[in-house]
Amino acid sequence: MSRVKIKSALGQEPGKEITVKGWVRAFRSNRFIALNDGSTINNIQVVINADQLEESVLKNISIGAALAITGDLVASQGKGQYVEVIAKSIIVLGTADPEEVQKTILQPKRHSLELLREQAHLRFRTNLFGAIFRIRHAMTYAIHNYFNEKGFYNLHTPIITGSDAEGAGEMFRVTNLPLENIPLTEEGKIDVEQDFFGKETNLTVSGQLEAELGAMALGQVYTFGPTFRAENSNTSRHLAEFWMIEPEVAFADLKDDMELSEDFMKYVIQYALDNCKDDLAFLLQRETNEDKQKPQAERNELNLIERLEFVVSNSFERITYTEAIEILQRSKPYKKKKFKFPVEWGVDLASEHERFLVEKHFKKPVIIFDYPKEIKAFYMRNNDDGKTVAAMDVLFPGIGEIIGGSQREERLNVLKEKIADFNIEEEHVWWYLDTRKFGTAPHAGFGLGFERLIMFVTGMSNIKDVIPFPRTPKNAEF
RNA sequence: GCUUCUUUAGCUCAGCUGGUUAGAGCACCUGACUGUUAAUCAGGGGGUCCAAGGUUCAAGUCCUUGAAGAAGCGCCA
Repeated sequence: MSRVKIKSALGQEPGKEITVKGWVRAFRSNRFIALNDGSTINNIQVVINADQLEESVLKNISIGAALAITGDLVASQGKGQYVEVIAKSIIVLGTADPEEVQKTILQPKRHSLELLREQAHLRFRTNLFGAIFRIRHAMTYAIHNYFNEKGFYNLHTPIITGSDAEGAGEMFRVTNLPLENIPLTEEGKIDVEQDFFGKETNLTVSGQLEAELGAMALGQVYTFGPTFRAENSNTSRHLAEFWMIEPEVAFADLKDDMELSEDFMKYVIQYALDNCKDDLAFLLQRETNEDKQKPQAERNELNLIERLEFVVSNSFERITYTEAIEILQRSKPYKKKKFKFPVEWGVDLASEHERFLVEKHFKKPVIIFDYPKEIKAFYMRNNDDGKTVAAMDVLFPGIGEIIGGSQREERLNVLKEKIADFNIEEEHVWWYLDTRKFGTAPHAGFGLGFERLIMFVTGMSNIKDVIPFPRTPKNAEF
């Protein structure tokens, strides 16, 4: 008999014989097995008659074991569930020694997120991480769906890149030179000509420059792939390896870019609300329980579902960088000298300033645009005021910067000046400049940190808990 | 990279101004249990007190250095 997934079995009317396969989550009273197969957060209850089972089988029904069970789906006599399976046959596919299980996070009790991270290979078996990674999948699907519906093409930009011009951060060097005997030139520098690619190569920090090349022919493209930063960042919002979504649109300006980012975010969050109800309900309950332990001031004003619905149903606030500075300078914390970092035109906004604007002042997602050109990247389009560039950041409550984007500088002469100002050699970006030589046109795009989106949707507060195997400084286990 | 905090049983933690054999709850093991769902009841086992060095008659406890983890900051997505 072929296997029925538990998600499907739980939705069926009682009356027929089925086979389910999964892992034991609980075994109570020598009679009730809670079985989970990952198809849903919900377990199916299997009722057994211990007298009719062989001793060896009964002995091996323990938490963590994998079972195949055939039996009749019936209406449950107990309270917690609508249907249950009365087992006729039980096959133990894989045992799990309780003494060993006890040393792992499979033991049935509450575990700290830190311990779960140390056993990331097993944390999928928990309700929490099952929910998170089902939602992560749903969001991946929603993103491809959104762009496909809007006529974007998914573009696979290289992971190993010879481009070092983006300036988005420290990069991981890619080489197959012998590390114990690195060939040097006469000047004593690394002889990159002997390396695999004959030049210096790194893991990509962004697919944007390549995405622009695609957009300038295909019209609308997006990337969705792994991205690497060798920054020694020790925070709950940074990873050395993360996934980024980067749409790039020809014939679009900054306003179009902001509209795209808002429409996109609302679509994918609505998708989660519509398609991840069980998992979100679990995460909501978890957050509510956690909040009860906290002092009033640290509790969430809106609960998880309310926050998601709030984003979907309210427009994002849009202010210029200049307006943001003015608001901050008129604010109470500024006047009481509560800010650690200076607030004046020309300086980059610190986390404390962004949090004030998003969480205290506007209490909704905020898009800040038209930043001073000195604090932004070379490819961003100069505004006519001579001081700012057409850049925008989307800030989310509890997360901070979730999207960074801009209209790109499409004027060849201006771009060449900017490249010179940033001390980038033209020969390194000759291919990028070519798009400005042959049929240049206004275009814009943004980068979204996928894990930061998942943090917002799940309510998790550490980015290491929304990616299966986090890569961070001093940690590349699994 | 910086600041603060943490590291004691499988897990979460307690362990006072240094003092005899280091404790609790949960988990685990053994037994009981045919309507449980954080199952329950009785009994039992379980420790390199993160590492190295130091102070002291005596260190889980004090000092120094290091490692790992967390929160916050910087860099960003």
